[in-house]
Amino acid sequence: MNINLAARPPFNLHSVIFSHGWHQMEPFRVEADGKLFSTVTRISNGKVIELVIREAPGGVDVEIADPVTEEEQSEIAQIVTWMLGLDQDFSNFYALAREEPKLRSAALQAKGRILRSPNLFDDILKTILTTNTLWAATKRMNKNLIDQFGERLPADPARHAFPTPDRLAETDEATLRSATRLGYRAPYVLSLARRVASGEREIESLKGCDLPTPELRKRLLEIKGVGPYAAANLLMLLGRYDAIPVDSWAMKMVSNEWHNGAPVGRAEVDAAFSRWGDWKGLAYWLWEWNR
DNA sequence: GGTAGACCTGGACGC
DNA sequence: GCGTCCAGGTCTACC
Repeated sequence: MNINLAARPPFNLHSVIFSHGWHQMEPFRVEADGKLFSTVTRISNGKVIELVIREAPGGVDVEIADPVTEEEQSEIAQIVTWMLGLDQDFSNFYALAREEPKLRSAALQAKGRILRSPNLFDDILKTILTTNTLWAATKRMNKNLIDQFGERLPADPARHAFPTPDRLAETDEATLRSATRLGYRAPYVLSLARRVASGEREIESLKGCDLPTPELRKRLLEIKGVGPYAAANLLMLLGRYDAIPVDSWAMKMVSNEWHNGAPVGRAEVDAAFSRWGDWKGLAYWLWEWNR
């Protein structure tokens, strides 16, 4: 079964997939040098499916191995549209970026869309896994989480969907720590999963909400394990580009670019991109740094 | 509001 | 092979 989805032009699947490190995190999988992209997800009726995505004229083709109902097709279309930001409009950003040599390639290659997971829950957990650790450990924790708690893809039991809040809520902290090596992050992950599973906390509606960015940031900061860096990262994933996810790498890059290697802090990183206003997070993200 | 110390893992390094 | 040090954000307690 194939579903064709249109994207707001300009669109480049390769630029979305490689927009950040998420493509290296299971259940995402990239093949054929970025021409083929797939993920495994669990849709609302409980069915676990693989979505194989290819660029097509005007958008993407989504291939699903099994027959799907009209209702399922509609849900899959929504999931893929969200994951790839097919409906996002970057024309204002590109108009500015064309005037900046360090961002010109962003406009030429239709960069700007940032790869998202099917659910915001998944992206919050993955973001927590990126904090205070090395990338290799983040990938390992994510893989452990999926292997231990993700539902299997019936056609290929080696592949799993990202764990649902319900499934994670069933476990306990000690099991989570030992099975996934999450360390001190385990209680944060468990707390969020339990609150979402119980209905105490609703997070998926934040995806399309029209809250002002400061209020949305406040909501994200209420989640244990989400601090300033993680909140800014999540705001980018939510399509809000007026915050910079300042981490140690950002400070190092800004130091090299504008301060001759002298130590800098959050304020200097913000100041470096302040002229980009509502697009400063994206300008930072796509900047071609002096190495 | 700002700061210090603890949290936890795994890689790098020295012995 | 073992022990030690360090990097990486966030939380909590304290001022």
